[in-house]
Amino acid sequence: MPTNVAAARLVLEGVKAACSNCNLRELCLPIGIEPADLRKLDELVSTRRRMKRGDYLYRAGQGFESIYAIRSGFFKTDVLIEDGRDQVTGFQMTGELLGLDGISSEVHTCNAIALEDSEVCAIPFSQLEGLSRQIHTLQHHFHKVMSREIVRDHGVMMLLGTMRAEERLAAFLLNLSQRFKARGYSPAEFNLRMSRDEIGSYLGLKLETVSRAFSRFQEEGLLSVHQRKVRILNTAGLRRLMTHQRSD
Amino acid sequence: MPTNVAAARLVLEGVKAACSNCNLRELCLPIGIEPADLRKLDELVSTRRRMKRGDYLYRAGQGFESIYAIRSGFFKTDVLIEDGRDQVTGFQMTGELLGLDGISSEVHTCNAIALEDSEVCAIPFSQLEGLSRQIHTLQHHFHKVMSREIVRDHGVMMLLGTMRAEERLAAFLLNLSQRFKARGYSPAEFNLRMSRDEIGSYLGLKLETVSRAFSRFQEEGLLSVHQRKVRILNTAGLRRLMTHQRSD
DNA sequence: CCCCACGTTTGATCCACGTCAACCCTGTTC
DNA sequence: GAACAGGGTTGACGTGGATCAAACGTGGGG
Repeated sequence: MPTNVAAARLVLEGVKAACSNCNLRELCLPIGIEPADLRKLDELVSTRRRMKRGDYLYRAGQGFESIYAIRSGFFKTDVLIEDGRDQVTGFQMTGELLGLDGISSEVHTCNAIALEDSEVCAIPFSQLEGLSRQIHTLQHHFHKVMSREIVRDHGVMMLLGTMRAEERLAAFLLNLSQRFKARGYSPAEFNLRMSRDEIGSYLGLKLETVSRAFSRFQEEGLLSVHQRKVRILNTAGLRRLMTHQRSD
Repeated sequence: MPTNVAAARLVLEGVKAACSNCNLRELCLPIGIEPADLRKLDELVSTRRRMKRGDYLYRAGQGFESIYAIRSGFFKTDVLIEDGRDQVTGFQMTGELLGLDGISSEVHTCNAIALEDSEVCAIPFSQLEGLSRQIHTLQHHFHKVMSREIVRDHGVMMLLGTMRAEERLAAFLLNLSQRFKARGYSPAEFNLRMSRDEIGSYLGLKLETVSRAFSRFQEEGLLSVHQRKVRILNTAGLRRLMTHQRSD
């Protein structure tokens, strides 16, 4: 585990939040921002919040004030309706933003829950709007992030609307893999932070179906699974499976 | 292939658009903008584009430059992947914005197709960013619109992930009804602009299933359907059906 | 007016996934 | 180290919606 360079760097960081010396700035909001402007951003992103596994970052119905950048850790967001149904709408990892759903009505519309001990930077939204009126690149980057979220959601709609169980799981794993890779972790071997049930909720499947799909992938030599430890053995095979031709 | 697109561009005639005297400004971007600022917006939203049923407003892969406000008409957006599968990601009507997905990568990620003769206002995006740096309320309103799109997508994910066929159709019809109502049309009686197949694609169902659900609703006296003409007879009943308790 | 094309409806059958239930792991508590 | 809890796996069976197929409008064109 100390093989993990990114994690090791995190531990060396001071407590004071500062985008200017955050090693995530290539992934997070400050992308492409001038050093001078970065200092202004530092003032804005002044509070960090440490959270334990299971803690709620915010809840549906709560007033919206800030968006959050994940400095370390892993989250899920979910929506639930009166009759008890719920749906995991996303899993978020280091460098990603949480809370964008709250802008529309000044109220959070989903729950955000830490799936492991985590740390986030709170970014007061009205101040972010203020600063992005001054800093062109910040404004544009923020718009890109929101748009990317919309595109991502369309991908999930595609998945839920047209794919079968194994295709969904393959797509999910490849997506995770690619995001770990982008953060300097192994794309082939990683620990799932979520339960079979949570994966199922995200993919529109029951946990038994998720479990069976995992077993099947293992039988076919596409990956090995032990509990939440996954090692991808055949990326191409997974990709092929995901894009498998249907009998149209 | 660009026959449609080229044709549509030709129609990009110099019809003078003007938000300030557009009767949609309560629904569209200019919400809550001062008269003085509204004039600046007028300059920005200078080109209208007239489209016929079936025309593409933009295609996946095309470069992104503008977002579009629907002045009149009805659109669908869809994504498709290599293996032939496609998914309708949304239906858009008067006053709604199209093209937000393109911001993230400067390229449109879906197709936008007119489902009836329509007219849109093109809004060059870089200019919109410029103006929203000057006009707070425009900036904030734009952020709200993007956020609302994200919330809407979460609703669709919920629908696709947890609801059964009849619940999905009920949710879909109630949503349409409510949007027609917001535009001053009858919430109880309207014409569907899309085929059973397109509804099915949006709801993650086959057209036969959509058709059967319509028939069932009619048998139960919830609505009457003739072709694409729908009249809702029992809104409460539909709502009850949508939120029906599952055997948990 | 008839014909053709295309979207829609309806019926019969099939199958992927849900449901229910038993059992198994692994980690934790006393 | 026995007992327990919570997640995960596996099997047997049921079912909602897909698939296949046929017939039915409706509207446009000759």
